[in-house]
Amino acid sequence: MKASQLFTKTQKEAPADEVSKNAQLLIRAGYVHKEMAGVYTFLPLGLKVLENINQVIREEMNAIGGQEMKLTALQDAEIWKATDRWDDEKVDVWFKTKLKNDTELGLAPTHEEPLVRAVKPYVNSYKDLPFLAYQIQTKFRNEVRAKSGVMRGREFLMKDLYSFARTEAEHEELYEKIKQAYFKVYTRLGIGDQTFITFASGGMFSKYSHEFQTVCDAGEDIIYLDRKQKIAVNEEVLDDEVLKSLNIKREDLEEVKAAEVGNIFTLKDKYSKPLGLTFVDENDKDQNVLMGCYGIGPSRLVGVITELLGDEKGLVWPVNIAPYKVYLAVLGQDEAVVKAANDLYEDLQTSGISVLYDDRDVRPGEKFADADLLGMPYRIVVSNKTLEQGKIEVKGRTASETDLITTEDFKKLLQDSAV
RNA sequence: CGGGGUGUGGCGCAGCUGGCUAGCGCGGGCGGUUUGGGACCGUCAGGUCGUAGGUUCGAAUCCUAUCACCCCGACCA
Repeated sequence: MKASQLFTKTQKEAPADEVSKNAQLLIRAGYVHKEMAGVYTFLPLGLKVLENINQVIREEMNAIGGQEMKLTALQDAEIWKATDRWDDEKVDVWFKTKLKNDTELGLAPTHEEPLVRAVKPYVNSYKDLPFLAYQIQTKFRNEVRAKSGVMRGREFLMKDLYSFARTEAEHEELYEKIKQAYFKVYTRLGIGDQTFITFASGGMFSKYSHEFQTVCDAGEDIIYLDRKQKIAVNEEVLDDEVLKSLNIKREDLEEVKAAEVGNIFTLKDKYSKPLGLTFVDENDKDQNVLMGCYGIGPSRLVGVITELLGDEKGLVWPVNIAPYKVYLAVLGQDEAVVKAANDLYEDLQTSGISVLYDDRDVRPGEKFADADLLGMPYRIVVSNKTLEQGKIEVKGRTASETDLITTEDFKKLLQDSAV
């Protein structure tokens, strides 16, 4: 992509009404546009990040046998009444609307009910189980107060996976497998070291659940972390009984702020029972399917990663999710230099390396500032200086020094850094 | 939902206390000088001041209502 063609531009100043670092940087860099409180449009660069995150998640879910589908955003009230989750007293984040004929509809804040109904026709016998189904979908939640930029919105993207098992043992096995897949996701997204499985409240689903919490000052949760055991407890459930059950000691715990980047629940028959999702077992007996649900918020992750990795100069993207691997800046308009840069742009792309090519006729300082703000993992400079040496100048986004190396060496470097 | 704050060109702000031709910076157009860390000079365009009422000869400035946004708290599948 040529920077001269990209319709978004960077801004020096952040909007006054955004306080969170993620919103400030993402808006300044032209990754997102705020539509209204808690509602953000993803612009081309932002969408690339979001899609890259989705792809990582998708690959890990597929790897454990997840089958992707896509449920609807519009919801039929009837199915939610069956589980007593339509009433505003029970679920207070509903956005509700109506058909022309006054039939009530809702915008899905989560998807257990419609999913159960959708899979029901296909689940009859024990032979049809187990399986995992998931989607990456927009969720709508009428939060009383949106905040923290893209980290807590009223409209946001969520990957939600659901497990369907015959027995508790089978459910446990799936649950564990999915938990491991989640760790892989966070590692690939570059926040694995700061992300901890956290014992938490089960909310409306059950007494307890597991959250994945990324240690981050902008987070909304307080967790108590045992770094040695790599396990944490959310303050909302911290008591002696819980500590004992997890075999951790209070004095080993460190209090930290964290952002929830995933939450997994054991549902048992909470939804299958009222909605009649049953199967016939080997002994001809009807049984309720045992479910679990597992969420990750890709749009929130964009914010968390920004909060965690962004610095005073701008965004910093891990190689795996950066919109482009390389920010190529050509300095000056000398014919030979421009030609060398054009050739390099073609060469890198042919080698499968995505490049944002800053071909604009602006001063070097502006290109460097934009390179930092936009946060691509590598910045390459082509100028008279580098041309004389027959090399290219390479700088990692967070590095303080530049290196003069050959194009071939750079390609090798990128290969080695791929996770 | 309780408390606090803010709405003035695309963005950041001044002007409002003590009413009466709406100003600055960034960004944008044009011309020129520049070219390794957001350059400089000149010039031009762009707002009727969130919205609706009211007071007044006269309102961005005062009053009322309303909408939106932000922060703290409560809430959070």
